[in-house]
Formats: sequence, structure tokens, C-alpha cells
Amino acid sequence: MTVTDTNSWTGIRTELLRRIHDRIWQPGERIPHEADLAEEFGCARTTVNRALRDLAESGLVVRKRRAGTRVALNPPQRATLTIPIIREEVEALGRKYRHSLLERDLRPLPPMLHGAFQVSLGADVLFLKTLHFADDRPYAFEERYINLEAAPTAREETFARISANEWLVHNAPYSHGDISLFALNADETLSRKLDTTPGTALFAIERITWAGGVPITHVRLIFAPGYRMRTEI
Amino acid sequence: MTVTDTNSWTGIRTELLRRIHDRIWQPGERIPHEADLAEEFGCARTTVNRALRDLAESGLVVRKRRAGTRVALNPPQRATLTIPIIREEVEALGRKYRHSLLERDLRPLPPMLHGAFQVSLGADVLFLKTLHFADDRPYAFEERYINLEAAPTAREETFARISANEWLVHNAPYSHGDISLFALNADETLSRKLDTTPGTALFAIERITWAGGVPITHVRLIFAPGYRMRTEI
DNA sequence: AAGTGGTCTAGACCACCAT
DNA sequence: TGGTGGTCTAGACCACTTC
Repeated sequence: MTVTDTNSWTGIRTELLRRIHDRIWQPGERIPHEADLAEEFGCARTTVNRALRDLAESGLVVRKRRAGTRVALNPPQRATLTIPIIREEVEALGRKYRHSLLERDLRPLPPMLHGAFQVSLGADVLFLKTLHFADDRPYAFEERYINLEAAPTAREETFARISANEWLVHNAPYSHGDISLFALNADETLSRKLDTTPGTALFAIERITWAGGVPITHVRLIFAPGYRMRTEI
Repeated sequence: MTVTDTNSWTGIRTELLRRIHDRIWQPGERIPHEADLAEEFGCARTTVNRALRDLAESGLVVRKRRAGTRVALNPPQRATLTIPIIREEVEALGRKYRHSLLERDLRPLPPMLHGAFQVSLGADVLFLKTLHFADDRPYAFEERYINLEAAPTAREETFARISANEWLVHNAPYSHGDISLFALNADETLSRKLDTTPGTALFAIERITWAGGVPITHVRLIFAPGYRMRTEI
């Protein structure tokens, strides 16, 4: 018997977790199948399934038809990262948000992006440079390319009031994207914008989104010094 | 009628996704409740629930009892990040992995960590410095503190063969952890270890794990220049 | 071929919370 | 307080994969 309610799937999950943490079920070991656990806990198999499915999603157990369920050997450290919507992130810190559009023009796609971001040959893309502020101090610098073939009405939008991010969410939702996180050294212009010194290590996020197979936008966000992206596991 | 099989929960999810992407259901708008959708698709409510729950987990819809289900206004960009087990990551790149233990000693916990990593007053922790290589080139530098009260047998382990990471997975599994990602400038010693020049921007991961309320380990991983952490959404 | 997880059903009761 | 999602049940069939 356990303290937790073993008739709810979360209660069962807690008990299963306990057995794994307490090494009652060792890594790599096969655990009883759903039907047996359902009988033990006095519940429907569906309920046990729900608990085990949840553990499988977090990577703690590995499930295979016919082969059964095993405690994972090397539980992968999966963490759910929330890519910030900057305005919300700043406001959640209790600081005042504003942004300033530094540049907006049509230009050909820079060659560097031709591989990952395929627009029609010779087509112009909309280029935006934005600086995001928290309490009037620079918070992040954004460089963005928007594929006008995917979002033609962007051509008429000034992005003075609404940020490109929010505009795109409502006008060109994506179905899929690639994200990468990395570090870079501030160059001369970047350091001026972010109010730091050249060479400072900065945290950056790069993201490409598509709708179906059509690229929508490529954005690079570079945060002011000291930024940390946090999450829990 | 749709092309996809609307009797499976994934088929229903696909159809719901289509309606959201095609703006049939606008952001912020309330969508039909489960019972109606079940009737429309000719399936059990449970099946619709499964599909909607999945969309809610990915943040595309927001569900509230009594208030119903709405298309998310600002779909948060959640991405599942897999914190690498370095050996596996290197080997997945088709390169040869090895690591070298640079330092191993007992010492008091540095004051900087007293807040986040609470061990008994005056207790020593095990400190490890490791350099990870890919094809004999430095790949990442690791600094780690292990709480001996949580993993007493670590005192006898040399960590010459097995890495601390893998040892801990099998000897002191965690229940919970905090992760943060950031950028830092290489200092003199770091740049020597990672075969780069001082000042270079480096990508770093810091992680603390606990078992219940007991801290197990604090680890900081600093990657060689050029490292990118990638994921998809 | 057979055992295991994956899913679906029809129905039921419950928890929450906006109204 | 009523409508909505959250969950549970008992049973069934199916899909996959190891044996």
C-alpha cells in the first residue's frame, strides 16, 4: 500500500516512479505488464496505460509491443524549452516592454541563408531589424527575414506598433520549425546596440519556421549580456 | 469529409490542426466542445479528448473546464530539448569519443553555490574536472560537484573509466533538476583547455539535480567554439 | 504464433469555474 | 449552479514484434 491514491493515473505514476527511484525495478529491467499492474492496483488497464505512457514520454521507461516495458538504461535528459515571446518575457519580469524598429527594407536573401531558407530565385524578402527593451534598457536584438511569398500582406505592414513575431503568429502561422541555440561574440555594432563592449559573449537563438514546405521566416535573436534561458526537468 | 482517417485520434488531431492552420477556427476563438466533435467525427468522446489533449500539450489550444477549448492566441514555442550525454552525442557524429579526468578532489562547496546547492554545513563535496574529446579534439569541458551525502560511494570511484554522468545515472538517479543555458567568454585557462583564444564566446549548460529534496550534483558543461544546440518544433 | 502495448467504445461520475 | 473538460471502467480488437 502506498500513501498516494492508486486509483488515479497520477497516483499510479507516482508509485511507479517510486519503484524506479528506489531501484525496486532496476535500469534495463522489464517491469510487469499492464494487465498485472492493473490487477495489483485494482484499476482498469487503461489507467495503468495512461501512467506508463506518461513515463514513456518523459523517457524514463521504454515501451515496445510484445517486448514489454523496461526501465530506461540512460534516461535521456529531455527538457521542455519555452522559446520566449519577448514582450511576455519582459513583462513577466515586472519590467516595462517596448521595441524599436531600426530597419525595414526589401532585399534579396543573403547567400548565407540560401541553403536553409529556400525562396524563389531572385525574389526579395522583407528584412527587419528590431531592438527590444526592458525598462528602456536593451534586452535583445532581432534580425528577421520574412518570405513575402508566404506572407504577402507583410509588405504593407509597418511593424511599428505590433512586433513581427506577434504579427506572424496571427497572419502566417507555422507548422514546423528548426531552432538552434549558440553563443557569439559581440561585434562593434552589436555591442553598441546592446550597450556592452565588443567581444562580450552573447546568447543567441536562431529559428526558421515553415508552413508546410514553404519557409515563412528566419529570425536571429541575440540577448543582452547575462541572459540565461532556464528550464526544469 | 477529410482525407485522413477520422476514427483514429491522430487522424482527428490532423483535422483539428488543419482547421486551425486554415483559420477556420481563429486564434482566441472557442471551438466546439468534445461531445459535438465526437458526434461530428462519429467517434467516442474519449478519442476526441485524446486529440485535444495532445494539442493542448503542444500549446496550440488552451483548455479550461466550463470555459471550453480555445485556439491559443500566442502559441508558445515549446521545444523539447535533449540535454546531450556527451559520449553519445560525439559518437552520433561519427567521431571517436574519449575523456580525460583533469582533477578530482574533496573540497568545501564554493560559496557561489551555497544558495542553489545546499549540503550540510562544512561538508566536503567531490569535485571533478573533465575534458571531453571528439577525435582527440577538445569538445567540452566539465566541472562537477557531487554531494557525497547523496552518493557516498562516489568517494571510492575514480571516474577514470566511466564518466561521472553515466556513473550517477546508475548510482544516484535524480528526480528533478534545473537547467540553464547561457554564453560566457573563455578565460585564459578555459581557452587553453578548449584549444581556442581567450575571449571567445562559448556555449554553456548548467544543471543541478536533486533526489527528492537532496541535491545530487551540480555540473557546468562548456562547449568548444561553434557548438550549436539544435531542436525542432 | 502468441504476447504485449496501442487504441477505441459507450457510459459514467467528478472537479472545476465562469456565469 | 450548470456546462465543460478530466478521468475512470470493462471490454474489445488491432498492430507490432519477438519468439
